[in-house]
Amino acid sequence: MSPRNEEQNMQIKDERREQILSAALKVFAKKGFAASKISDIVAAAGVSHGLFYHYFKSKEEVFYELLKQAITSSTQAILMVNNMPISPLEKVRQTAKYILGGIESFEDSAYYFLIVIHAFVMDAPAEIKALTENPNLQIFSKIVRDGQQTGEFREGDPDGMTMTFFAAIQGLAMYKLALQNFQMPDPEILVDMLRKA
Amino acid sequence: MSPRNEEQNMQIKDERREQILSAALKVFAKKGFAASKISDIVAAAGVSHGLFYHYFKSKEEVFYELLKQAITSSTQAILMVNNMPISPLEKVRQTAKYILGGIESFEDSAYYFLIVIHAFVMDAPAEIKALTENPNLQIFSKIVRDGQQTGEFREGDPDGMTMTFFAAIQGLAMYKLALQNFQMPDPEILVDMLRKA
DNA sequence: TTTATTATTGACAGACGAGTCAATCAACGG
DNA sequence: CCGTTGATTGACTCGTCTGTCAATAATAAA
Repeated sequence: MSPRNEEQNMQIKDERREQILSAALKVFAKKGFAASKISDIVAAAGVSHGLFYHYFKSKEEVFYELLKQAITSSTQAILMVNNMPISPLEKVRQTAKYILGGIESFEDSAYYFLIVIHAFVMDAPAEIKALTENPNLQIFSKIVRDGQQTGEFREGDPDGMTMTFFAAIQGLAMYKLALQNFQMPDPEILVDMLRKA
Repeated sequence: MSPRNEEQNMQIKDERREQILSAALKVFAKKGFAASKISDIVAAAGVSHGLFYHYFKSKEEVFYELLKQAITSSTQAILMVNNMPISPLEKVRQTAKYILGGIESFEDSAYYFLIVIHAFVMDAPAEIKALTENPNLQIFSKIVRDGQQTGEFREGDPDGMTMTFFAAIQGLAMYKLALQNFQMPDPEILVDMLRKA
């Protein structure tokens, strides 16, 4: 009855989707949403123009999808660090090392940070802006409060401190992808933003 | 001979140019270069489509112009602080207070920072990238080295520390314009990135 | 080998936006 | 009040990009 069995079709579908998403991640990160053409993405993915629309409804849908991936993957990373049996200071240190290391080695995380940046500066509908208000910040904010209680961290608004921490990381990710030969700084600099003097 | 005298024409010319540039600054900051339409800019400026091209050669030219303004104005600010007869630590503190204050109060500086961000993530020709490698960083890097010699600042690569400092500021400017009700943090957080523990 | 089903292609339509240009308006010197 | 000059306008052109669609290729079951 069926020419290819369902399982095989699923596998092809997943592969192609992944192929297109991976190419789109790099293109969007480099050029931003508006400047990225479908032709750029399909060329990078090595598929035809029509196939893009076979797997995705629109350019927007792909961007949303990548943005969601960016949020969830970074949330998982934070959760992992947060569940370690270590002090708040050490949690922050591990977070900084982990993220900066990922960006330094040009893993996908570097591109994901750029996607988030583009989403931020995109004049997007509220739907997208809502995605950027991820739970990471709340988890991290809690870590900061804990660190303030143990006396490891400086006084001040935990949310503001959290935002500044991630602002620095996003800025560094931007530099990394924009400037060739940019070397990521010592993660300890970020730790010291929060540490008590 | 001349219907309007030269002086008056010059004045009108300057006014219109300024009007268009000011509108373009906000539009570019909010939407980025590619997503900004001429119709957005002229609507914000309250002039006609044709007049835009009477005063500027292209959309690109306006963006370049704004980017150059962003660089020169920030360079002047840094130079001003650098010439004060104060310690390196205090120079950094003044810089942080000055910049964060400007962004907080939604002066043009906030929008200029966004322009620089867009230039960074724009996949622009080398010509533009070159503009973003401004002398600010060298001046600030010198301040950091001085502070390391006096023992006020932590050890480490001065350039990396400088980049991280400005990365944080650019990230914060991004948050400020993207998120309503975002309040800028205490500038002292930025100072502590550099200060010796 | 045939057939059914789905992946895959590229030509096409429709929309939209940058930049042009001929026409109009405004203002001042004469 | 007239004429000249330059500011100002908006309709138009032309290229490009997104999304559609009918046709083709591939593959595994029958």
